[in-house]
Amino acid sequence: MGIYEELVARGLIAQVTNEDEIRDMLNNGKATFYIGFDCTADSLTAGHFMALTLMKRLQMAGNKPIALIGGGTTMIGDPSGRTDMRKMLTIEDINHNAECFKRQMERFIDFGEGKAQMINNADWLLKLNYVELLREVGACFSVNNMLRARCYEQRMERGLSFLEFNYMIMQSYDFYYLFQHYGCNMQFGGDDQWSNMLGGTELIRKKLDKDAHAMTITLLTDSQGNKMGKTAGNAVWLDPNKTSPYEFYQYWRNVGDADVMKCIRMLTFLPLEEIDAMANWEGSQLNRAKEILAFELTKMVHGEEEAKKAETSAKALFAGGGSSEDMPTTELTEADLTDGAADVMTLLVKTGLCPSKSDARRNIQQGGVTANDEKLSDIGKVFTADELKAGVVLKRGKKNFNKVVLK
RNA sequence: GGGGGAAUUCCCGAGUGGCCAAAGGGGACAGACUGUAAAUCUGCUGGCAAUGCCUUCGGUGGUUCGAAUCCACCUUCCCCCA
Repeated sequence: MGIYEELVARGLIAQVTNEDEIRDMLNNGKATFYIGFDCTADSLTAGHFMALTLMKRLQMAGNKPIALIGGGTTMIGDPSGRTDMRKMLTIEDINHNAECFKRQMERFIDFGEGKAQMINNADWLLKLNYVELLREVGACFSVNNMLRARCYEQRMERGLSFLEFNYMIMQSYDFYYLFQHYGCNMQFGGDDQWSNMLGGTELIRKKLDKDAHAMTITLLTDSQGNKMGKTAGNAVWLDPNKTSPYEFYQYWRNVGDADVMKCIRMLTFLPLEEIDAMANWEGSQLNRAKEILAFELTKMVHGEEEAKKAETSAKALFAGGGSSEDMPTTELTEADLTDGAADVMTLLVKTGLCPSKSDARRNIQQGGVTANDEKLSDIGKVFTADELKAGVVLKRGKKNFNKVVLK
């Protein structure tokens, strides 16, 4: 089985420009492909993760990846699939973000000599001359067609600025540029990028009369059709300072039953036979599959050691019993005490378990808070210095906990 | 350039002088049920030294005993005409 067939079997491929040619190129290691990453934040997210794994899979099959950092395109902002205009970022922010991306990517992709490249499109986009570009490239685009593109659809109602309208042209130009200067013959991206990517292949055809290819990756959505990789509207980051390995592990440990196998298939590197063997698991047996998923992904992103820690913490906490050493801990000093003691509500806020005392009160009143596994009902509960020295494990809800220790 | 409309709490959206910390829905959070799942049901959803006080209805001023609500100016967005 070639790599292309494997991608199909994993359900990773959404759309392709020419299946036969792409299959041939990928299976025989003839592809030099790029995936663009716009640096809109200072860390990659779980959403980017799938693109990174795809790069890795194809690299392992002998193809050459180009990670294109969107230092230039981020200046414009991709309107695809968005209802609002993105916040404009400063050059400093973009450069900072690009640096962060770079460091994270190096964990996944081997950028060794001749194996892969990382390029920033700021290198050519920022130098473009407006009139020249209009004549050279602008003439190849039909506004009528662009307006029909699915990626602008949602913006037709709320308004689309001319700035953002040009995003497609910039992305197309990238492909055109990489095709000529880096021998890049293929572009991959999320399925929401399809129209932008076709813009590139069209441009190459019109300007150079050559064929280039595009392929999109299935968007990872849950059974409800929501994009995965977000909790409460916040992204799940790959940066351990923004999303701790434990939180990262928990995110995947908690995916819905209907989504586990899909995630394992699409995101992990487990052999397909192994995955197929799990395919008929059901009910509570799926918990095992979720553990595998969470462990595998955490291992890839944060390393095996962190993955093990996260797993142990999780087991200690949920399977009951002992407190784990890796439990998030808040250290107090005498200065944090009032009259040699501390009350729960203050502690809940200090540990970050609750955003405010009002919220802390609510949680206690609703029976959602335990201290050392005992349910609290008194909002005025006070812990003495001795109790705190021994350590108090506070828990809000089922999944949020923190150990408070007085030094 | 001319004319019309809009901005409300995390989001959508009601409210058009006091009864408004602001309906309803969504989401989030907590509880029950479970398998750290889903569905369902219940509670809850600005803050605090808490039968009260403070901050919040795009911004700044003003009218008024009292303003999310009225007036003026400003900002941003949308629609129609050019």
